[in-house]
Amino acid sequence: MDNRRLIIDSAKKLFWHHGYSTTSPKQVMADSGVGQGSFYHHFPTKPDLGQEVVRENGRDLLASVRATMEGLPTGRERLAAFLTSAGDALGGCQIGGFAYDAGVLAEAGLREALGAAFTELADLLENVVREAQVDGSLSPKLDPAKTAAALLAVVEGAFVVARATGRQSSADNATAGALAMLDGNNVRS
Amino acid sequence: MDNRRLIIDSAKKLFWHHGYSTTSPKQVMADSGVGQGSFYHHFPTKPDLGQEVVRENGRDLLASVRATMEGLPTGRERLAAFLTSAGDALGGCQIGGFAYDAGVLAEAGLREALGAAFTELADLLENVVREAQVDGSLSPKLDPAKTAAALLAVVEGAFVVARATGRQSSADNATAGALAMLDGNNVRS
DNA sequence: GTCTATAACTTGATAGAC
DNA sequence: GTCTATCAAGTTATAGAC
Repeated sequence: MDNRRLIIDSAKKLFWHHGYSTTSPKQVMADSGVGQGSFYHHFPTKPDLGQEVVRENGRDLLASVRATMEGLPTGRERLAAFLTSAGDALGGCQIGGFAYDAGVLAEAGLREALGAAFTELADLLENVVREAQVDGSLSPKLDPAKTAAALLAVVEGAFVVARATGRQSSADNATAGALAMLDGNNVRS
Repeated sequence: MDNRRLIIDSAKKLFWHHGYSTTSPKQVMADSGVGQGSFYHHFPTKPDLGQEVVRENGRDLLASVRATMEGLPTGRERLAAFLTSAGDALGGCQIGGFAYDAGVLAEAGLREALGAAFTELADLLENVVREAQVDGSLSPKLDPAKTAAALLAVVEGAFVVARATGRQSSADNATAGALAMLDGNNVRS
């Protein structure tokens, strides 16, 4: 099981920085130090590896968002923490990078894993929006699902624009702008 | 010059739906009906073609955004039109798809063209935000650059999420949510 | 589980004739 | 400008021994 872990860890890193379709099994072998025979024993095809990586990335992302929000008293503060945590945008989102990859969308299992990761994250945010409306830190007039979708899109889009312009400030501006728009709907304002 | 145009038109379509790195010159030749000799005469390398496509897509996108906004009386309505026009999200953004492609970012000229396209779009939106604040349709408290960056990110992120989930509604929710957040900052509300 | 050898195919061109 | 032939390297595996 050790080599299997080494393969997944290398793949997570390489798929993240270099893309799924543009990373070959051979590159994963070289980075992980695992031989070809072992590689294909653990992952008979490349999509098998991709699916495992997307699933782990989804779990990691959800856990890190939860950790970022933990202990904050109001829903609005938890949403603000999510926006702010977008942080290191130039590397890109661990799952967002898969969405524009044709090689990912062509594989049913891979596509499904990706969709599930996004859906879970959107559901989590929607719950936090509802909590914010209950605790009075956010206007009850906002639709929870739509607001959550907008916040998720801002963060994903911030990664896209930052990569395209090569400037981290593009992402920081986007999340700061979204937070200001959200605060315009804060019942305390 | 005719074959050159056929090549560019095919490449625009294929890069859009299938990605830059995952589309080969051979596929462009097959789709356009242009032979190999002619292809490499017009575009000695693949990045040469990519750069031309990104530049044209940037111009097309800017023109279509301007057209969408044209004639609308207030800045806020022009911003709303931009958000709503995100429309057919499943195909993805014509330039957003290039941002996560490692093969694009590795080529200096291609990267520069992509950054320029996003910067021009952000600048256009920033001007509209200022106009909205002048005509009184948007709160003067919002930072124009950050608000414009947020709106651009919402639209780009909406494409990402819609592709990942396979559901157009993911994108529609995001843009609708953003519009509601923006309206919370409308001085008339 | 891991190794080395092999293979069929694709990629991104280049060469030289017309 | 366009054509056909060719090519070295890389991709995604499979085969069979240890």
